[in-house]
Amino acid sequence: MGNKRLTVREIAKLADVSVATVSRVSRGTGQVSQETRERVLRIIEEYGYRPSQMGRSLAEQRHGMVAIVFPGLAGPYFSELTQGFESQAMEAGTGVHILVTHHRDDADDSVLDMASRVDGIAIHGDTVRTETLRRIAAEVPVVVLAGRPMDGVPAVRADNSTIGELTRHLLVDHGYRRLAFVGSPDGSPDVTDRWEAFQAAHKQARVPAPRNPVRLGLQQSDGVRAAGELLDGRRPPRAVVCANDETALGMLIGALGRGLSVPGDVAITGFDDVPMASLVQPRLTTVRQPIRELGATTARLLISGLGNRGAVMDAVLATEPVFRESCGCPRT
Amino acid sequence: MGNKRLTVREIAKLADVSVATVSRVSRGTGQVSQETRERVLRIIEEYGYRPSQMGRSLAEQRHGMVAIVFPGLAGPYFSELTQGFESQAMEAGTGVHILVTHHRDDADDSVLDMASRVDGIAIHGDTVRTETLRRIAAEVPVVVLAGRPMDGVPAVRADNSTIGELTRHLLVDHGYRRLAFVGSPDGSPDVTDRWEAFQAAHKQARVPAPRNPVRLGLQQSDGVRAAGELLDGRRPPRAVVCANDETALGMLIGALGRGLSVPGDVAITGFDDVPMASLVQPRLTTVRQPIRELGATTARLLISGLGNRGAVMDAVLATEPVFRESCGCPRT
DNA sequence: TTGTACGCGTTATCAC
DNA sequence: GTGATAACGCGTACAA
Repeated sequence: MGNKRLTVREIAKLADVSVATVSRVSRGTGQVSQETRERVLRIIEEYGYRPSQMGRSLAEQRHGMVAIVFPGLAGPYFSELTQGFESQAMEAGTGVHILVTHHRDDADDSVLDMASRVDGIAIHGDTVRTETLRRIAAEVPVVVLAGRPMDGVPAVRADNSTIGELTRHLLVDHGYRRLAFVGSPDGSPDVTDRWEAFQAAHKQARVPAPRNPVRLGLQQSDGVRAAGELLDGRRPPRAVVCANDETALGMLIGALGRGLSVPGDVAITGFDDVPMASLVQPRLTTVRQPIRELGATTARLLISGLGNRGAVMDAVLATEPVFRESCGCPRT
Repeated sequence: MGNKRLTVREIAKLADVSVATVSRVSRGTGQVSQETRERVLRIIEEYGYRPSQMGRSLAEQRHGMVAIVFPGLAGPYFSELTQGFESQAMEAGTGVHILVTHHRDDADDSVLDMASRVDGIAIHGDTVRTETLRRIAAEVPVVVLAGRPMDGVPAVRADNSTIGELTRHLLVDHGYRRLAFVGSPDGSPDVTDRWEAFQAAHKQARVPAPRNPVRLGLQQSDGVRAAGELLDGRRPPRAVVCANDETALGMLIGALGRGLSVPGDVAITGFDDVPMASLVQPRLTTVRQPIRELGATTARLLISGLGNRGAVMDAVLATEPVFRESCGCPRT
């Protein structure tokens, strides 16, 4: 194992042909006689020759590879997003490089390094600073995923305003007062949008909104922690609007674990409509977001945009509220 | 944006020096006069020059990049694993390429393609077929992560036998009969080991083990489904040993959602000890696995082993049972 | 200290 | 149908 790989030249010598012919055979391009082709193919097979990617990309001036940058990858959200992205990349014969920043300090360097290894980069939310985004965009095509377009960098995102409908539903249809919002607006553009839609809905319903959101992460464990913060206080909220389903699920688990009734004592809503949302008891009222399609659209935009610039600059995908029982609606 | 990037030659011309000097400056290697260095540095800065990775790796005969291959990335497990892996890779100045197969048919091709883009590959469980693993190992150094060593390919894994202790605890200490196991042994080596340890513990306690495991995936939603299969039947199990925490959590949610008492009606155990395990009510009895260390060890072995072969062949990391309340133990 | 020239592995353009 | 040979961008002996 670990044998040094053979090069075109060596294969050419072994098959007694020129490197050009080996290349033609291995790429299946150009004209090669039946006999020669078979001979070369046999040698290639025998020695397990595979053209070096670095040699190839140097010659072709492309990597056949795009990258997608995430802040982290816990939860089903990123998994779905990746699958949507990869499905389209694959269709275009392009590889996908996943880069996770984990909110590290040197994340920007990693992303800049990526820029010289791929033909295009999709960057999620605000994983990198604006300044870095600009520098990267100067080197390779970039698409912002789940964030706002900027300086000629196109974006693909979901319509977050629908969480306003959910909020209105809680305030008006159910008549709840004292709502809480769980999520850090400074953490991601998506959460910023959702927090703003939450506030806007309050304004429209002429109900005072809470001054601050419960600033926590987007994982289930954060939802459980939020339950601790909100439900153990002396004036617990009547309903909790969570920035995503994971925190809503954590919140639900925390509430039930305290012996509270959901939605009787506290109503809970989420965002995403992940599989678990319809599997828990009570089922989760949420906003359905086409996560997979979000990834797919991003990949298409990125890959097609590699050549022609100035197409779509801001693709906003539609979302829809899904009313189940965790908000207080009867089971249908 | 999208400006074609400058090459060493162009920078050299602009700074009025040779390409060698530019290279020396940008790499910080060799001897360059203070004055020249500053001049070149200024030009590099001004034009935002960054050496092309493909040119560099072609010249250096290395990529400065290793890959880690996963079957999927839902749940906190892969997130932790990745962070451990990346922390070590980073320390060695190596980039990390994450490849997710999603159990696709053409996954093996993707992995083979990776082989010519990186200096080494860590492959999780059995994401690829044995035959493919062999071919890859013939091209680049490979380490199996959470699987068995094979044909000179080293492995890093956790001690799965501890789930036997947990099973014994349920059978002997608590005296439970009719246990069920949730997880697909054919899905991954880890689950195979755990299923076998589960069976072995039964044998040792002279209690008949169930003939078959509940063959489902490793996500929370699978746990909820397992709850449906097991708890709605006419002879529900007294205790359920789940292959990981995610399914155990799903199981717990499913049980509680049915109005059952845990551990009163049914005891539940997991594997991993993820953060949620100690946050739910009742807290989850499980096996603690050093996930992050698993990733870190793999990276170290892979990167150090790039040069010297024949070091560690099978690193088995210790695990420990964590008894909480979901198995029936009193809260301590 | 600096510059020239070659090699890395591949593809593509010409001649033949 | 096939073979030389020139790119591609960089690092680095070797020469100056």
